[in-house]
Amino acid sequence: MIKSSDAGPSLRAASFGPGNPDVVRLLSSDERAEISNIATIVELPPGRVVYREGANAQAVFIVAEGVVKVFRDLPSGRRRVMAFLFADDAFGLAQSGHYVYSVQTITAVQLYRIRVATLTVTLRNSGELASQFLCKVMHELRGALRHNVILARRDAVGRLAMFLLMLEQNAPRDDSRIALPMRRSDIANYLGLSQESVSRALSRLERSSVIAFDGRHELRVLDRPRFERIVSAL
Amino acid sequence: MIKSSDAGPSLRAASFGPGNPDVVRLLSSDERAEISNIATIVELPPGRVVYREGANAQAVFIVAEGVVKVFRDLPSGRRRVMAFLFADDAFGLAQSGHYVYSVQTITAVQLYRIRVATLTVTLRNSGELASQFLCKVMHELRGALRHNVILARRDAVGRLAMFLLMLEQNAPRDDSRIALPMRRSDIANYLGLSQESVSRALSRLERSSVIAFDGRHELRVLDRPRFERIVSAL
DNA sequence: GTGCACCCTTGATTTGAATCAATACGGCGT
DNA sequence: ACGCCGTATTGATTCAAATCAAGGGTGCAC
Repeated sequence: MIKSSDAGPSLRAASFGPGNPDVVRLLSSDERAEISNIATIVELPPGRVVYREGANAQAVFIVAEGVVKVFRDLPSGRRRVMAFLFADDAFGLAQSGHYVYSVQTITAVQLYRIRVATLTVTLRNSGELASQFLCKVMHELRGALRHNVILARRDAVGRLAMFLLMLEQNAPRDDSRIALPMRRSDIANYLGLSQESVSRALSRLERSSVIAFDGRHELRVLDRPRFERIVSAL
Repeated sequence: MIKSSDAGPSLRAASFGPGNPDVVRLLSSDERAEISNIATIVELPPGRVVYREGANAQAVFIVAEGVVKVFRDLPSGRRRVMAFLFADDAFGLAQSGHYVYSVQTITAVQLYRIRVATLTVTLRNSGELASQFLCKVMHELRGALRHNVILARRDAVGRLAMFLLMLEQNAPRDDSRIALPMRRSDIANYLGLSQESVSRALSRLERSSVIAFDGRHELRVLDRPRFERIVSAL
């Protein structure tokens, strides 16, 4: 549900100026309206491919609702998951004529779809708007760097803990639970681990009462201090 | 002095529209002149800290000449190197009031220094210029994603090979040599390996005649096909 | 030239995740 | 309720990189 004051797409990011330490939703109502004018809304069920790597890049997307994964399949059959994207995240932008990665929905999603040509013109005409997108891409860059930090850790449990923290921050909920909508294998491909190691790491976290599962795709952190300690045990 | 067509900073990146598959230098002469007006030039010797993580972000930098590393020190004393930057790369942009990472020179460098406040205004006033910076940040995002792919590999030799290929592409030279200006420990911290593993992997590449060293900080690829095969053995 | 500090390489052992393999769970259709 | 299939967990073994530890090289200061 989107309230009218929230109509149109927004972008989650931190601005670079001082005084805005936190992640905020960029774009003024006017800007949202402007983007709305050039966007169409797309609804997709879970597991649907939005586009494939190598396809002509015709549109850029902003997530309104739901979760998608960005990935690439390697010759060996392995798959690298580069990112999970949530509401107010953008994708399809980081290419040059063709999409570099494939994107598939995990949950049911609602997307804003904007033609690249249109967006390009709009951004060139508005330094204000282009600056906001700049912020957003920088935010995604920070996310990728954070992903790097996760990948550079060598302990599976630590990687999992950082991943859970990331989920919590990116897709906050009213109850203090964390949703794990993706499959274990997606998590494994994101963290650079085998599926079995993901399972084992989660089991260990559960057995040591740091987290507790509520079904396979939902959990909560029981022992926050210990959790934080694992996250920052670098 | 400097020919006007070459004056001022430029940015290496791939544009997102079709027809421009390759990495190009963005910014027209006019745009370079405009940036030059708001930039000062800084020269630094090797090993100098440009700024530290957490410091107030007052300026953005563009590398004119030389190599710098972007890194973060962890409580444990470990260090994560997030990136090596070369001519026409920008840094200091991906923050929110404070710098998120530290930056240190590896070789002697020449930098363009631009005050954040000034740049912000300039970008807001020119959608054209902001779009170019958007391209550049997207380029850096792609670089970070590529780094992710490297980190997700589990074999040390494969990571090294990808790293060497990256160096070759980012800092091309007339002779077909690759410069390794950074220390082994920097490479290790970038690749998520121990210093010893980097040494061993390089030794193995040399022993199997895939590469040959010309001193410790310069090498060339002897067996290109085998090299490529190692790189893409994913 | 000598000594020293720092960086790099090499060797022996340990450790933790990948892999191979089998079993358990959960959702869904009938 | 039952059986089925994709997904998830658990166990045994293997393997590669980290770690621990010891030398070797290089450049710089004196």
